Amino acid sequence: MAQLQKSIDKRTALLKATLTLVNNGGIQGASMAKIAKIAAVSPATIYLFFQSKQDLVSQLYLTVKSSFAEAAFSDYNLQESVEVRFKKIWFNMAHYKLTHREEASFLSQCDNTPMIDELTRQEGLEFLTPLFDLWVKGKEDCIFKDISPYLMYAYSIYPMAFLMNMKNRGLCPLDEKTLQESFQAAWDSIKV
Amino acid sequence: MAQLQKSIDKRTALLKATLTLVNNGGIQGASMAKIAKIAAVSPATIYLFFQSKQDLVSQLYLTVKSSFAEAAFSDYNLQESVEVRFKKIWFNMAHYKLTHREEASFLSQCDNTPMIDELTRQEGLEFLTPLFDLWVKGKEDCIFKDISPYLMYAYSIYPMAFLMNMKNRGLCPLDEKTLQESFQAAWDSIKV
DNA sequence: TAAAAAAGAATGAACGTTCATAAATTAGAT
DNA sequence: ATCTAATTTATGAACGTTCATTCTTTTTTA
Repeated sequence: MAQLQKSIDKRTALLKATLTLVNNGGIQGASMAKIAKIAAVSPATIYLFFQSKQDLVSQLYLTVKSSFAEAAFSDYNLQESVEVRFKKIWFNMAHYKLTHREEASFLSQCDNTPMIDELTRQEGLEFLTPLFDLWVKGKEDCIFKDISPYLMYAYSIYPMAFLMNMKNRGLCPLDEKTLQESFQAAWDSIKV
Repeated sequence: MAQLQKSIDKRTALLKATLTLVNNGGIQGASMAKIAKIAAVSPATIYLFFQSKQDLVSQLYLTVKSSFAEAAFSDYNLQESVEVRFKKIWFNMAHYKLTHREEASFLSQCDNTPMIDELTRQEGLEFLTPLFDLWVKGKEDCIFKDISPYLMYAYSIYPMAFLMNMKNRGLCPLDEKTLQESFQAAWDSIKV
């Protein structure tokens, strides 16, 4: 079935084109016409794979979020201590954001756009379940403060997005030293 | 000169209309036609006050950022200790964001839009100079970690935006207890 | 009555989406 | 294998809107 493969390739090309375009002009800057041109298909062809622009963006969101989570938990090992597990996840996330600039920036943009509905966003969050479970465990063990997961996320994960943003604008270097300081700040903010 | 006052009122109405519209539909959702309608003027009239939509949004950005900074430093007193000063600023900011939901959400959106250029953004940042000065002083006194202001901001200020976002979506309450925990996390992340 | 301010209608461009057709592929019959 | 008919897949043009902005005319002010 070479035909099936061609379809998959086209779908992938469309997602990739969207990712690229959103990256240099925002979601509104990624018009269906431009997406089609970059993916080398007709605008009409997009609608053979996606119901609408919103569907296209949502599917891309879930795809990218999934790959982000996969990277975050790539070497996840339930045998290890809470501290080690959190540190691994944190640096995996940082590494992903550093090596997948477009994907990271896209996910950031998705946090604010009305293009992605609450349901899809919820679906995306579920990829991070192991992290939330870890926080629960860490609280039980009195390693983490007894605060809501929203606070945990806001202070230990979310700041990475800001730093990435600054780095991409050429305002703040993210070398190894800065990364270590950043992790320390994240850890200090949630550790008991 | 009642005429001058009328002009000022019209300008204010246009800024206010933009703020409202951006709040329920993003910057792209705030079309010049809608802004004009809400401000009860003709679309053409907008261009008597602003060169373009980008100019309108930029001026609104600077206006709001300025009022945010004014609130943040309202009871600022150089005689007080670094700790007290930081705490005051932090809670002032939190209070502003809680009582000026539209303004806070608008500023959040401005962080990511390409509509506001780097120069304007820089201009907006300068309103926060007293905070940056405080950080320098705090570092000299070994109260704060010796890390870049970007890290300081990312971990002690930026998380508020996330929590506001969650609160506005009805996902995370921001009561007094949560606020105190949040400040503690901010403080722990940057204190030496 | 002259000048300034504001209006509404109009402009061309761009948007997401659809439609009627054309190309490509498949399936069946020879 | 080869031809043909049916079916899928893809297309470019076109649709109706909406956009930011401008032009000409009308209203208001001095």
